[in-house]
Formats: sequence, structure tokens, C-alpha cells
Amino acid sequence: MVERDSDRSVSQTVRAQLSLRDLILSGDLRPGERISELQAVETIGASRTPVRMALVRLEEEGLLEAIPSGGFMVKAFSERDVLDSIELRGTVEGLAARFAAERGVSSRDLEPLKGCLDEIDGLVRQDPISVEAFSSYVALNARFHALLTELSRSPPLIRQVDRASALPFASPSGFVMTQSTLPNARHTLLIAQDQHRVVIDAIENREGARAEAIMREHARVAARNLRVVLRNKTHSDLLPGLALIKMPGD
Amino acid sequence: MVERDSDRSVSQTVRAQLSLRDLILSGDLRPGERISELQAVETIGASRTPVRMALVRLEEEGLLEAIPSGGFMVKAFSERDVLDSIELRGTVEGLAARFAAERGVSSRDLEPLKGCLDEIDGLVRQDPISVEAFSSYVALNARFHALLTELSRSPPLIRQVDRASALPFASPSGFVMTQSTLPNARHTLLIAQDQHRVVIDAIENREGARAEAIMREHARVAARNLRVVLRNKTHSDLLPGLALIKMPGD
DNA sequence: GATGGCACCCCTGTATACAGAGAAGGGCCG
DNA sequence: CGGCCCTTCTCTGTATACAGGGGTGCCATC
Repeated sequence: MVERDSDRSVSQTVRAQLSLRDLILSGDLRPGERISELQAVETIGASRTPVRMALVRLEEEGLLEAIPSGGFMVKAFSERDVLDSIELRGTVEGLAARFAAERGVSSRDLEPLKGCLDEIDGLVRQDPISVEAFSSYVALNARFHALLTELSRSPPLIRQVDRASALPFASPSGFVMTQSTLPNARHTLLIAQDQHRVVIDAIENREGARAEAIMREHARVAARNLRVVLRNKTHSDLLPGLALIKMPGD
Repeated sequence: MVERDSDRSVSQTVRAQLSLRDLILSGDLRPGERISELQAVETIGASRTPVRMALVRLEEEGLLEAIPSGGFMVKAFSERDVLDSIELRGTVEGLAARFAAERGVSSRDLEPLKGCLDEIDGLVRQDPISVEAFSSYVALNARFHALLTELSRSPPLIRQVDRASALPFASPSGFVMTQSTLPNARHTLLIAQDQHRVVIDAIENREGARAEAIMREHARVAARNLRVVLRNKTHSDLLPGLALIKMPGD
């Protein structure tokens, strides 16, 4: 899974960023822990310069926090922080959907979206849904959300949606895998998929307010899932980054 | 104004970031232009390492764009981009106001906000408003918006509002100075100030939807001002970053 | 005269060396 | 025996050297 030795195709900086992100999200680096550059250098196999670049980028990404006296530490998130991040993502996605609706989109632009929806339909038709189907759903769902955001045709907005989705537990597909073993998993997916269809319908009919409201509510499905996951901490391996969420008891 | 030689109190990286930002916003570096590291090193007086760090941060900030073949260029913004950035800022500020209203704030938390409002009242009382008063307004307005955002008590949201306000023409106080010479300047300020009062009222009464709507509308005052400024390009020196906005004719 | 290829130069990405600051541990003094 | 200070070590921030790649300009050929 993880490319150990040098992918010469990509820069050392990108490799370092990817490796460090993995290290953080997998929980190998604990929240609050100061990240030792030298240790990271040794682990990753690049020199200090690209590692430092990667650290800066991860700070901007929100996974790291600068320490006043120098260096970086892994950021910790409260449950409230995560819920707010999800709400925020839903809000900016809602704005994107409203822009798309208000400005109008061609049926040609909607084609790939509808293709996504049909593929997802094919997945949720099976009952129960296989683990492989959940994996496919994650990919398709991410694609749908990306395409939907692009319908806004607003580079600044697309940029901010991407930023808001960068945190894994705030991303649209963050909680899909965690619910794969839950009893009402299929039910949740059917509801989410219905919301997908409704937002496309709203955009087609240029109903901006409706499209916006749906996307907000859509994000709240993820919020519900978060609560479930945090209550019974099984399957925490299915959500990278769960280790960053500090519980009240900690 | 610009600290030429080494402020040893702050790091070279921060100095480089500040200097580069000034260079970009003042228009010394033109949009689309590739930024030469060596030239920047010479201008700023730091070595390449902190300059490169600053470039990465400015890219994340949204002022620069990475060139696929390496290096960075100054980003160009269309009028639509700027309007969308303003709308986006209003939307996330609206979310912050809604959070504040829904979660409730103590009267103690509101005190500094109301202090701000009273000070602004003192400024807009004069007619016509002096240039110095406009400058004071800019500072007070920025403080009000910052305090308001903090009322949400949501670090992730505060972070995103800051990011959305980073672009100077998207910031809450971006267009205040440009309108200082316009005939209906005082009128605009009175309206903006009324919106300030209304949003505080909404938050006090825990009217989340109202607080959110007001902040969105409040941002659109800036959108109106943008159009005015772009139509008659006088006073472009009053808005740093105006050089980054490419007009259709360019 | 135009176009394609080659060579050169600059410029970025990477590695590493160095200096200063902060933290920790031990020793000394109260 | 405890607390404070000093020393030392490590780690970050900065500077610089080096190598690889891309772009440009010139020359040769068609």
C-alpha cells in the first residue's frame, strides 16, 4: 500500500507530505506530540528540506499546529470540532450547489453526475451490501461531491470546499466505511443517495435555496455517523484520523 | 512603513512572507508573472530557504499559484472570483453568527462587541467623515468581525473565516477605504453599522437564521463597493491587491 | 527563409553544514 | 533534602552548495 522507497516520479516534498499524513492519520504520531524533524527524516528517507516543506503544508492543511518555541505538533480535535468541521463543509458545499442552481448548468455538465448516481444505484441495489461495494461507494461518492462542487464554476469556492474536506473526518466519504458493518448501513446509504438525486433535481430546476439546504442536511448524515462511531469505538481502523479526536475522558 | 533591514525579533520566514505579500499586493509583481526566487532573495535580504517557506505559505494563502514545471506565479482573479470570495466570506461569517446565536453567548462576551459598535457610532456621527475616521473605522470594523467570529467558539470555523478573509479584497474591511471619497460613503457606513447592530440583536435573541442571513447580506455591501471601484478605477491605491484583478479587456 | 534540433544557461529542488536557542539534567548551595 | 542555577546537548531555523531539468536562443539544414 505504502510505497516505501523512492517514487522518482513525484517530488520528495510530495512523498514526505503523503508519508507524514499517513503517519499522523494512522495514529503513529499522537496528538499533542512534537514532531521531531530528524526522526521524520529517518522514517521517510528524504532530507530535512522537503520534510520541512511538507510540515508547513500539513500545518496549512490543518493536521499540524505550530509550536511557539518552534516546530510542529499533531493537532487534537474535540468532538465538537469535528461536528463543526462537518457542518462547515456542508455549508460551503451548499453554497456551491446554490451557485450551480442560480447560474444554471448545461445538461452536458450534469451527465457525469448522473452517471455517478446510476453507478451508486447499482451498488445499493444489493442487500446486504458487500464490503467491496462500500469501497466502490466511497470512490463514487467522492467523485460525485467533487463534480457537484465544480458545477459552481467558481475556483475560489472549489478551493475552499477542498480545504474544508481535507480533514478526513470532515470529508464527504469519511464515515462511509465506518458504517459498513452497522445494521442500518444500507438504509443510511439509500437516504444519502436520495439526497444526491434531490440536489441534482434542485439544480436542474434552478432552485438555489433548495439545493443549498439539501447539501447542508446531507452533511449532517456524516455528523450522525460520527456520533455512532464515537459511542461504540469499534471499527476505528476504518476511519483514518480517528486517533486525532480526543474524548472528554482523555 | 516597510522595515527595510532585519527585524531580529521575528523570523526571516515571517519577514519574507510579509515582504512578498506587500510586493504582490502593491502590484510590483504582476499577475501571471513567475516569481524568481533569486530576485526575491535579493530584494528581501533573506536566504533562499525562508523565501521558499514564505512562497509555500503564500500559495496556501491563495495569492500564489504553483507552476507545474516548478516555482510559483502571482495568481490573477476575475471580477467573478472576487465576488464569489466575498460571498464565501459572508457565508462562513454567517455560519459563525448562527453558531453564536444557537449556542448562546453571555452578556460578558458581548461587551467588547458593543464597545466596538459605540466607537463606530462616534465615528459615523460626523458628517462628512474625515479620512482619519475612515482609517479608524477600518480597524474597528476588523475588530468587530474578528470578535463576532470568535463568538462561535469554534476553532475550525474561526480558522476558515480567517482563511476566507485573507485575500484583501475579500476581507470585511477591504473596501472601506476605497469608498472614503465617494459621495454616499457615509450612507454606506450607516447601513453597515446598522447591520452590525442587528446581528448582535439576533444573537442575543438566539435567532440563528436571522443572524446568518444578516451576515450574508452584510458581505454583499462589499460586493456592491467592488463593482463601484472597478467601474471607475480611481482610488485603486486605496485597495491593496486591486492589481491582481484582471478585467475582461486585459 | 523557416523550422527543427542541439547546446547552453539559469533556475528550481534537494542535501547538508552551521549557529543559536530552548529544554533537561545534574550539581551546588541554602 | 529541596530548590535554583548553570552547563550541556539536541533540535530548529538559516545559509549555501550541488545536481538535474526545463526553457531559450542559435545554428544548421531543408
